[in-house]
Order: sequence, then C-alpha cells, then structure tokens
Amino acid sequence: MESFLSFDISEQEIIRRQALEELKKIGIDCYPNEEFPVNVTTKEIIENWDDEKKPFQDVKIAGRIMSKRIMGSASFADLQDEHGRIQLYFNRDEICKGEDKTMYNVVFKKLIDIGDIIGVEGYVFRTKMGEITIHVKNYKILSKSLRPLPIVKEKDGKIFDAFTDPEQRYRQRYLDLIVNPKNKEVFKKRTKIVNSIREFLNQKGYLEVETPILQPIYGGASARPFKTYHNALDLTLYLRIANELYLKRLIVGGFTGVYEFSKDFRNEGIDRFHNPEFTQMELYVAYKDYLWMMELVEEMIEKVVIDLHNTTKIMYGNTEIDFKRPWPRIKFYEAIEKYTGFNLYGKTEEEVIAIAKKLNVDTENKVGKGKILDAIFSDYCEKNFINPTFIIDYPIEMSPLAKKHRSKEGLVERFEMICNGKEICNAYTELNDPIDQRERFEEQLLLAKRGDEEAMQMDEDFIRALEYGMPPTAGLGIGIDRLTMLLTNQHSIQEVILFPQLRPEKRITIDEQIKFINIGIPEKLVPIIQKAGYYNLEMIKSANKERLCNEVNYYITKYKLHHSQITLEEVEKWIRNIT
RNA sequence: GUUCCAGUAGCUCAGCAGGUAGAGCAUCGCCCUUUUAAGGCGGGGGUCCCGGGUUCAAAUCCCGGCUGGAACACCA
Repeated sequence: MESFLSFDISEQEIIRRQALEELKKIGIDCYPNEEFPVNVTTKEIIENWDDEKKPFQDVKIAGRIMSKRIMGSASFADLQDEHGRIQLYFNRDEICKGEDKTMYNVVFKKLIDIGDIIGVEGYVFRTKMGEITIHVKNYKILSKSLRPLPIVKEKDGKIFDAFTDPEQRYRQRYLDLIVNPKNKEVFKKRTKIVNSIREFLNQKGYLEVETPILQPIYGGASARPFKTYHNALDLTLYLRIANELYLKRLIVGGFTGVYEFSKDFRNEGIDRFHNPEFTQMELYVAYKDYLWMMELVEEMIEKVVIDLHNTTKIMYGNTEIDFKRPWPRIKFYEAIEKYTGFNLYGKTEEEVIAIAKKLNVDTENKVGKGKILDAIFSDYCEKNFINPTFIIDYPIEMSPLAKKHRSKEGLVERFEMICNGKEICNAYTELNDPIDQRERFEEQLLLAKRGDEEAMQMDEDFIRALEYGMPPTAGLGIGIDRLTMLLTNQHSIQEVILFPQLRPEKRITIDEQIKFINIGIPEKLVPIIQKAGYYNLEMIKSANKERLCNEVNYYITKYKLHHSQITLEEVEKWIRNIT
C-alpha cells in the first residue's frame, strides 16, 4: 500500500522486507531462538573429502548464502562459513517429500536471498563437474538479510567486481569481512602475532599486567594527548600516550618482568602509518640492560616470524626481508655520518641546525637539538635500513627516560630496530637515577616553554617511585600495528586495524509523517517531499522555496500522483506553519 | 594543515567537444533436475555527493563545501 513510505530504501530492500512478511505468513520465523548445532565446517569437508570412503554422510552446517543458481526443480547455492565456502545442492522432491512443494518452490526459490544465514542438513557428494557439494535434505532459515550484499564473483582465482572502496570497507568492516573473506586472514595473523609474543614472554616468566588508560599526567612518550574529564572527581584526565611510567612503577614494586599489550592514544594526524589509537607492547625487565634486550628482541621477533611464515624470510611488496639473527648494529651518530658525511657528535644545537640547513632538512617548528637530529636521521638514514637493523646509542636530548651511556658522553643506552625503513621498536637501559630523571623532566619543561607541544610533563609520583629505588632495568616498546603490517604485507595501518578511525557518517534525522501533515502538507505529498531530500521540517524551513516547489511538482508528475501541481503560496504557507 | 585524485543504479564502472542517463552483476517475471563468473527471453530500479553560478539547456563547464584516497607536513 504505502510503498511510497519506503522511498528512502532501495527497491531491493523493499523486496526483501516483503519476503520477510511472506515467510511469516507461511509460518517461518526468520530469527529463531534455538541453537543450530553444527557438526562440521566447510574447511573440514573440503580438506577431508574422500571419493572412495565418502565420509560426511550426515552433516549439519550453517552459514551465509553467497550465490544461488536455480535450474527449475534443482538448484545450487554457495554457503560461506568462517573458514570458506561449500556448494549446496537442492532438489525439489528431496526438500519436499510430499505434495506440498512450498519449501522449495516458494521459500527457497523466491524468498531466500543472497546474504541470508541458513542451517542445512544433508550428505556430501561430488557433482559431475567435480565440485564437492552438500546434498541438502533439510534446511532452516537462521537469519534473514534485509540488505543486498555487494556481489563479488570469482573464476580461476580472478575476482570480478571486487568490493574495494576503502571508505566502505573500513566503515562497514563487517561487509568487507563477508565479501572479501581473504581479509579475515590478516586479522587472524594479527592475533597469531600477538599470541606468539605473549607465549614467548610468558615462557620467560614475565607477568602480563594492566595499567591505567585514563591518566592524570600523560607520560612515557613525546606526543599530544586526548583530553577528557571525570565528573565525580572534577578532574581532567588524559588517554594514555604510553604506559611506560606505570610499568616502571611496577618494577619499583618488585616485579622482575612485566609487560602489557597497550592501546595507546595520540592526538595527531591520520595517515597510512598512523591511527589515533594503536597498540604497543611494552616490556620491562629488572637487572637487565639494553644489550641484553637487543638479544631478546632478535630472539622474539625471529620466533614470531617463523611461527607465522615457517621461515625467517618474508616479502613486503617487492622487497625481501630476512629476520635471521643476528641483526646488524649501527651507532646513531655513525649512521648519520655514513649517510650525510657529517659527524654531529659533540656539536652544539646551533651547529646542528646549521648542518641541517645545509642538508635541506626542514628545521621549522622543531624545538631543540633532539628534534633536529631526529629530523636529519629520518630524512637521510631511516630509509636505508631494509633488513632489521639496530640503531644504538642515541643522543641524550632525544631520550629523556633513558639512562646515560656507561662510557660515552652525551649519549644514552637506547636502541631502535628499523625494518623496511620504519621503526618497529624502541628500547633503553631505563633511567633509574631519580635526580637525573628530575633534571631531564626539567629540560622537557623548558622545551615546552619554547613551544614544543610534545614535551613531557613532570611526573612527581614517578620521581618519588624512583626515589624509593628502581633496580637497573631494560625496557622495550614494540608497535604491534606496524609489525603486523610488515608481517602480513599490508601497506596501510587501516588494513590491520579492524575499525580504523574515520570521520563519522552524517546522520539525518527524519521527522515523522505527522509533523509534515501538521504544517499543512497533504499526506499524499509527504513521501515525495522526503524523496526530494527534505527529511525534516528544519530542512524545509531552510530550503529554497522555488526549488522545493519545482522538485515536488517534478515528482508528482514522475510518480503519476493524482494530485494537482503545488504553488509557491502553498509552500510559503507550510514554512510559516513551522514553529 | 597543503597539493593531487575520486564520488553516477544494491555492487563494479562507462558516459564529461553541454542536448531525454548506460553496461555487467544483483533484483523482479517466465523457461530449465548436476550448475558454477550457469544459461535463455522479458521487466523494474537513479537527489549523476551537496550548494551556488554560467547557459535556452549542466552528470558534463566555473566557484564553494562534504566525504574518502594518495603524497607531503606533523608524528616514534
């Protein structure tokens, strides 16, 4: 009847809603409560089918219909579960043993759509064309799909009409996972990587802990934070940019080794290497130093790569990367000298700036010697390290939480591991001298005064903890997202985060029909006005009157409504009636 | 934040020397008992991202905006 009311949804959606009603009339509940006990997966059948022994003569399996091929009284469909697809064979007289052929002729052929979730019972056989197939004896609708899926077809490994629009894929990740099942593999591998690291650390006896995400003082990294507010405490809180200072407090407290997979938040730009929330694994081990930590990292990452790929060699794009231990170690200043020709060790901030300018390194908005050195390193050195490489012994200005080098003035005991030109992890011999730590924070405060928005804050409680005494400690942070990108051959961070950050979709509020009628719009015209894009009274109020009038008349003609053309005066009257 | 690119049917895309909006898949109707990117015949489906301008006439040209992507900038 009022099909016009459905103008805001597509023809295909209307048809599916009608199918839902039809099914109800037949007495089928499209959203049943009872469990559907499955006894096999598509993968198990495909992998274990045997043409001689003919196993799987009594299977129960559930999944989503991904295609239908109807050929009169026999039909084929593809069923997709988590692990893959299998073909289903439906035969009218098998499905409907008696006279009543409704379950085949009506329900299966007409009312079941691509995207519906069904459960089937039957036995497995191989068709003439050689495809392993389930001969369906019974089926049951488990959930009706009201929206048409993007249809992706495949032949001989070639994909047709792939669903590729990144915006839709990220916004509606569920659709991406349904329609591009290969993308599930990336996320399974991500979990495998995390599990492999966790297993490694647990085996060493380190304790997995959880520390606050809401922090009154953000610390442990140089970055701008997200700010929020706690009502009951009347307190500004920050989402953590790192968990370093809390994990070190736990080392003070007497744990020997602690680690955390930590969702961190940084209020900075979004690009293919940065998402505002991302995952790091941080590890702190007492009585160790950065030299020890380098060996642990080599051992751990090599194991992770082997767990995932059964070899230490991987391909990233066209680049082969080999994670075989040991990895080369290059001192920070030596790397700069190698790639720029300048030895910057012992140079003052002014001298470093002068050289940066000679090297065409952008020094604008960069406060302090640390940032300039970092910029030179980023521009000239980083990209050269393809196989995993340790850069060691960083300038003290770049590392306010790292311990001074045991023998070299102006350096700290720190390393980063760089792979394919990108930093993967960062580690120090941790600074445990409370007096030195206080001075370093004070230097940060000076940088903040000079305009460095990322300078660290003074954390008095952290200093107090150090004053009680923290054992010498080695600490490590690994970027899990970037490691996953590398090991799964993905070139955008959004491909390894299930729900990457996007601007929210605009939601238009649609006013009820009665509101339109109340300002004098004839009931018949309401759907037309909504069709024209005026979903609420606010939109009518701010509309161009002549335009609205023209559009409504256009649709009156187009949809052959038995209604006279409206006049500008009528439109003006409606607008006046809006309070 | 800057530059470049894109936005047309449910999906993938064509149309852009301005002149009635197209294809394939999907969908609807009919035929078909081992098909497989099933096939055959017929039909329906569009705020051409939004707003403004130029014009007799704009999906197409111009300006502004929105959303996304890429690169830079920023950033471990």
